[in-house]
This record gives sequence, C-alpha cells and structure tokens, in this order.
Amino acid sequence: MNQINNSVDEMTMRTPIQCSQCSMQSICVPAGLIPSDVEILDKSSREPHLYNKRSVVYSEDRALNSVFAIKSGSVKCYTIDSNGKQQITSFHLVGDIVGLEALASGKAATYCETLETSMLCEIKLNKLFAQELPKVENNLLQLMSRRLANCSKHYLNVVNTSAEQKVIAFLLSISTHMHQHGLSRNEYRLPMTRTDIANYLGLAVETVSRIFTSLKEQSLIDTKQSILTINNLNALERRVA
Amino acid sequence: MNQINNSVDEMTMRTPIQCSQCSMQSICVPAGLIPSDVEILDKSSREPHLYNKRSVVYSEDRALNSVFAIKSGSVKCYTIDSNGKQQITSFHLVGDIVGLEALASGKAATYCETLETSMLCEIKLNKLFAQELPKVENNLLQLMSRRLANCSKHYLNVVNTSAEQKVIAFLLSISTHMHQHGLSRNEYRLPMTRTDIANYLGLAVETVSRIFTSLKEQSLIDTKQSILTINNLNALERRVA
DNA sequence: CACAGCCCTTGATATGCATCAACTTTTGCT
DNA sequence: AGCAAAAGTTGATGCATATCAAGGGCTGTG
Repeated sequence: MNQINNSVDEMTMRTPIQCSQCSMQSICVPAGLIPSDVEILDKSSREPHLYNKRSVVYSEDRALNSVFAIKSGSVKCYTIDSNGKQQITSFHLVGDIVGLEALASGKAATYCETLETSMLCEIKLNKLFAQELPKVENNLLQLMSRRLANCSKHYLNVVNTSAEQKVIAFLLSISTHMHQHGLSRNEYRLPMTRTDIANYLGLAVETVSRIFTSLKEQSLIDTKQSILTINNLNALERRVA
Repeated sequence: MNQINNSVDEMTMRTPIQCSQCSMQSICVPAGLIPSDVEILDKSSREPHLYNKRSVVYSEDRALNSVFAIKSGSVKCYTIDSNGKQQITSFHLVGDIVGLEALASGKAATYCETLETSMLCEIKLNKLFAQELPKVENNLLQLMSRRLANCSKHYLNVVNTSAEQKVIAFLLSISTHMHQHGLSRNEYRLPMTRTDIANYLGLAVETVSRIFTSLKEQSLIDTKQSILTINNLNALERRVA
C-alpha cells in the first residue's frame, strides 16, 4: 500500500536501535558528539516509539521535559484557541526535532499529532542535562538557533505575500527539507491535507485548491493522490523571489 | 527633551558596569549563574556600547558570533528582499537579547537597527563557549526556547486574524513586555513608526492609522505623540481572544 | 465490493484591506 | 524659532481572497 509505512512497520519488529547505530545521527542531538558522549546518551536518555496515524504525541500545557526526534513519518503542531478553532503552527518531517519550545517552561506550547504512522524517539532532557555535556547542549543550541531562523523565514512567507506565493514557498520549503535529507526534491508525498495547509498558511481551503489547480494548468507541478511532483523548480523559485 | 534618552546619555559618562553589578542580571545570560561563573563572564565576554538612533548594530549575512543584550532603547530586525523591500521580522525592547538566530550559522539572519538612542551589551559567544559553563549554555537554551514560543505566538497573531486584532495583539504584547520589566503596562512609548508597525504586521500604514483612530474613538486607547495609553486593557484582551 | 464520510474542487458572490490621492501634524536640522 | 522633510491621517475606489454553495472523487471499513 505504502512504501514508507511498510518500512516503518518493519522497524517495530526490531529491537530499538542505539543512538550510536541510528541512521539519524547526523541530524539528531548527538551529532558532533565524541563517541563516549553518545554512549552516555544511549543509556539514559532516549526511547523510540511507534505512533499510529493521528496519535497525539503531547498536548498543549502538558508537562513536557523531552524533545522528540522524528525517525520516520510526520507531525503537525497546533494550538486550540478560545473558540475551539485549531491553528497549526508548524509541520515537522523526518529528521526534525519537536518540543524545543517547551524547554523553557517545562510545558508543551502546542499539541503535537502524527499525520501518518510515525516513529519518534523521545529524548529526556533532565537526564541529558544531568550529565552536563557541553557538546550536547551546544548541539541543542545550534538546533534551536536554526529553528529560530526558520521561524522568521516562515514568517516572511506569511506576511506580505500573495496566496500563490505562500503556497509555492510552502511547497519549496518541503522540497528543500527532502533534499537535505537525501530524498528527491522534485517528488514527494504531502502528508497533510489541503485543509491543514490552508490553516497553516492562513488561507481558505478553496484558495489553496484553486492555486494547486492553477499551478497544474501551468505545468509547474503535478499531483497524483498525495504525491506531489515539481516539474519546474526554477520557475517556482522565481515566483517567490 | 526625553527622560529615557537623558538617562542613557548619563550612562555613557560612567565606566562600563560589570555583569555582576548589572541591573539586567535577572534577564540577561548570567541569570541563574553561580557567582563565580558571573566573574568569568565579566572578564572575557561582554562589552557595552552606546548606539545613536538608527544605527545598524549588525547586517544580514555578516559574520556574527555575539549576541546583544538591550540595556536601554530598542531595535528592529529586518531583512531586505530581492526587490529591495524591507521586511521587519521583530522588534526588541529593553531586556531582550538579539542575535540568537545567528548562533547556528555564525552569520546574522537579519539587519538589526536601533529605533532610538540605545545601550547594547555585546556578549561574545566563542569566549563564552570556550569556558564550557553548562549553566550559561543552559540559560541560553532557556532564552531561545522562550523566543521560539514567542515566535509562534506572533505567528498566531499574524495568521487568520483581522487587521484590528493584529494591531491590538501587537499593543498588548508590548504591554506585557513592559509589565514583565517592571514598567507600566498601561502607558508606554512606542519607539517605532506606524510604517514600521504596518510592515511588521503585514498591513498598510493607512489601515494601522485607521485602527488607531477607531480605538481612540472607542476610548480604548489614547495617543499623545509616541506615548500610548491603554484605557481598557480587559476590553482589548477580549477582542483578541 | 459497496457504502459512508471526508477531502477536494469549482463556481458565484461578498467584503476587508490595499491602493491611490490629498491634506495635516510632527520631527529634526540650522 | 522656522522651515523642510518625514510621519500620520482621512476619504474614495478596486481587487484579492474569504465565504457560501454544490458536486465529484478518494479512502477506509464491514
């Protein structure tokens, strides 16, 4: 049925892998650690777990003293406003780390929910910090700093641009992420619904749908179910410049 | 002429104060450090400096391995897009720390420019990290985490709300900041122009102006030059809920 | 395989905010 | 203090995108 999900299901059959053997080493917290540090991380701090589609990983305001590395799959983070309306603040794909905003307060700032069957690795911060490894903290700092930079990039995308530019920039940001993780930047699966995309970008679903249709008519992209194909990356990039 | 600026001018007459004597201790990096750590920070890492209005503290893409604590005054951070248009990504007031997004890349992600005469304290990161003080790094982590949380809060404000809600939420966020720093939450100076506010919120200046007028007509706020008075905090809060 | 529910798409209409234009007030400089 | 330039305000008009409405296509389940 689905290549990605099948491979995830296979993972559940195996015993949890060690950080020192994890395929995400270069992007996860231990990246850049000296081997002995990774050992310490292994023993105390991490716990991989499989989540079904639409599982809530953590809830807004819940005590949270961990971050989660996404080993496979994807999640959306959202808040619920006083009128009960969901507002998505971010999507996270393979290789991302979620839960960083909770570090200061010890409480989750958003809900975090899987968009598909996903494998997440919980990294317990109190155990991490107890070891006082400057390298680990430094790595976290790097991650957060990058996240902050991303955050203002997304902000630029949402302020002062047309609906079309927002959608294109969104597609390109995923393309870039995929490329950075060794996957195709021109063909990937969109794990979120149009409704989610619209919510995230502050647009109406209908507008997002119309823009997809328009981009297809111009042969800039194609869609087949949830698979998105980018036919002309440069042309798309020119439109958001 | 101006109470705040006068006091800043007086500061320049004094020799630079030590971190251990700084009034911003509780909000600056050393907060929570044990006394001996503050000593180390003092000797190597910080350098206060006075900036005139409209001074550029750092420029986009410039090598940057410091963060800056705002001891007095305020700044705006912005990027310039390919069409030469300025886009403001954030404002920072007394007690804020700027430059955190540069930590990962070592390059500033934005321009940073003072909105008024301001005193900033440069904290050099390489010297800071060389000392491998887990407490200091932990503090930075806290700061960043809080910034991330703020960032998504601002994002929520910009996505999916009316122009009026954006402006009100903006005024309230400053009010909260002022209160957190022991200043009046109902009367403060807006150091940025309407044009800057409009740019930041993704609105037209005219729209911002009309909303200020409308809020004044409803006696929710008052303005006298750049001084803003909030007459009914609760009523404003209800409008953004 | 058939059915229900959700997701997506397309069309018609409404509206909030941008844009354009003119004027007033404030700020900063000599 | 006085003048020029910048910032702010107010009104008239237009357009991008929301909203309303209806139909078609996936997707998952018994």
